[in-house]
Amino acid sequence: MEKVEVYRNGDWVALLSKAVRERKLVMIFASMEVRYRGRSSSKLSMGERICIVKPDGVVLIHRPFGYEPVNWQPSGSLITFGVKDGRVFMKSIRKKPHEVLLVYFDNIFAIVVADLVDKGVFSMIGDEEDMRKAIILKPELIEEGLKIVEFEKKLPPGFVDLYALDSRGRLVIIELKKDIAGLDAVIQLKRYMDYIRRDVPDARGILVSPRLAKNCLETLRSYGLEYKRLSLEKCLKVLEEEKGLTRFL
Amino acid sequence: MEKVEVYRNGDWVALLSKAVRERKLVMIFASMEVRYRGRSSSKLSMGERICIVKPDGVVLIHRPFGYEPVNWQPSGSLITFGVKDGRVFMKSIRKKPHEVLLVYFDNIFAIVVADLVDKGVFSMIGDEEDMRKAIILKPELIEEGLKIVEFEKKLPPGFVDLYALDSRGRLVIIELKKDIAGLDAVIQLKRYMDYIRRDVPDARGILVSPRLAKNCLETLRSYGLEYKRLSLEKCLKVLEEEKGLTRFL
DNA sequence: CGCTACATGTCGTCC
DNA sequence: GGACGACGTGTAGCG
Repeated sequence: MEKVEVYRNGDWVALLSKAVRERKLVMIFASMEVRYRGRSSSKLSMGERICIVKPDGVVLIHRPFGYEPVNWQPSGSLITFGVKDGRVFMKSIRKKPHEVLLVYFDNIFAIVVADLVDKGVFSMIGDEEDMRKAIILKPELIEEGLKIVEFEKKLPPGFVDLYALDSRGRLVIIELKKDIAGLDAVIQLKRYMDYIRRDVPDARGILVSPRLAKNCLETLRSYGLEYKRLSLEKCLKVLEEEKGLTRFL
Repeated sequence: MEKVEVYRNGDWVALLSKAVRERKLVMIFASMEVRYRGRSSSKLSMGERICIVKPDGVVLIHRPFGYEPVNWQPSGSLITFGVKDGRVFMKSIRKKPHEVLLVYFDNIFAIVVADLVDKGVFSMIGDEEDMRKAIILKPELIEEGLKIVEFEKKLPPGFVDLYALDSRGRLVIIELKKDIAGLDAVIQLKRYMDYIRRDVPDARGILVSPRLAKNCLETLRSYGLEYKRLSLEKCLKVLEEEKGLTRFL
């Protein structure tokens, strides 16, 4: 039994059913027609594509171009194969929301069945979470004398990223963006502030991000809010230093 | 020359370089290690996966589970192959933002090279656009006496889905959601209203969607905004009827 | 399971 | 090229 098996002909339905039942990774190189019905409806006329079926029920139809699958079904979908009017088809059903994906194969060039084992560990550095961690470790990244009081705090208008007190004891609300902050971020912060300033009129609101979209600074200022530039790299460096420290402890 | 060619051994770098240069679709079944550096950074330790390279420069690394590629590079990335320390590697570079994807192959089980032609037409029915079309055709879907004045109108805070006048001549701003409308939708509408009510204090704001998330109705009301339930199906029916009509004309 | 916010989101579209 | 919003967004985290 090879890691990767290739079939150029055979009883397709039997072959595919067996491969899926045995939880193999299946790739079908073929000309096909695709229909989807569920949250919306779509139709893709005949063309040569790849249909990928993963052991966990994921289905991906990839055209020979583009990043996104043109049609798909997420993990957990129920997959069956059959023949109708002399054509092999695949049906994949998702329970909730109820969605059906139908693939009609016309000319199957090859089917590749693989049995891959992947226990690799994926780790990512540099998301908003890391930015928050760095600021909690070293609030001076924002300004001297800042003390973080709480984070991810739920308020009626939504979640506040960081809740702090400045050197003069004033409440500070911090909204983080790991990327360019746009109007949406400004407005998000303003909403928190509108709510908080009813009780704490002198509360400060600071938007923190590597960059601010054009015209946003004026809007921010007009709302009586502040901006603090902070790059992801600087945050990562702080985390790295901290790691270095803890290694000593 | 077959549609789909399979290689089990050979000069991998030469083979891969040629296939990519000739704008073929390439799939590499192998154990690999992946590193990404750009907007964030990630590391994926050794494991068996598929690396897909499309003719347009798209790169997708798919694990044997999950809907999403664990690592990727979008269309237009520059792809090269090489050997380092006896291991074949692939480097894919995106210009802006600058991002680098590095794949180190350990054990290559098979490489599949395909030359797919896909001129199929993809069409979708039942998106927000269809909802808007239906309401423009039949404003009674929202309420009697409504007249649509404009759609997709640009305002400083963003785009307004529909701009209308009610039976009493008051300005009505309509925000559409094809799915459950959540807090974000409520806030989006409020943003427009804050802007518009400065000039037209009695303007009405209506959020239209098949369903509203819990607790959102109160928030909506507190902002002096309204809600109108409207299903996608009803909209599609209206469009279908209209199509029937135009067929007669 | 519903709700919320993030994402290397990607993608179209308008300016 | 930047800004903005939709997407069958998917996914993780929390109640």
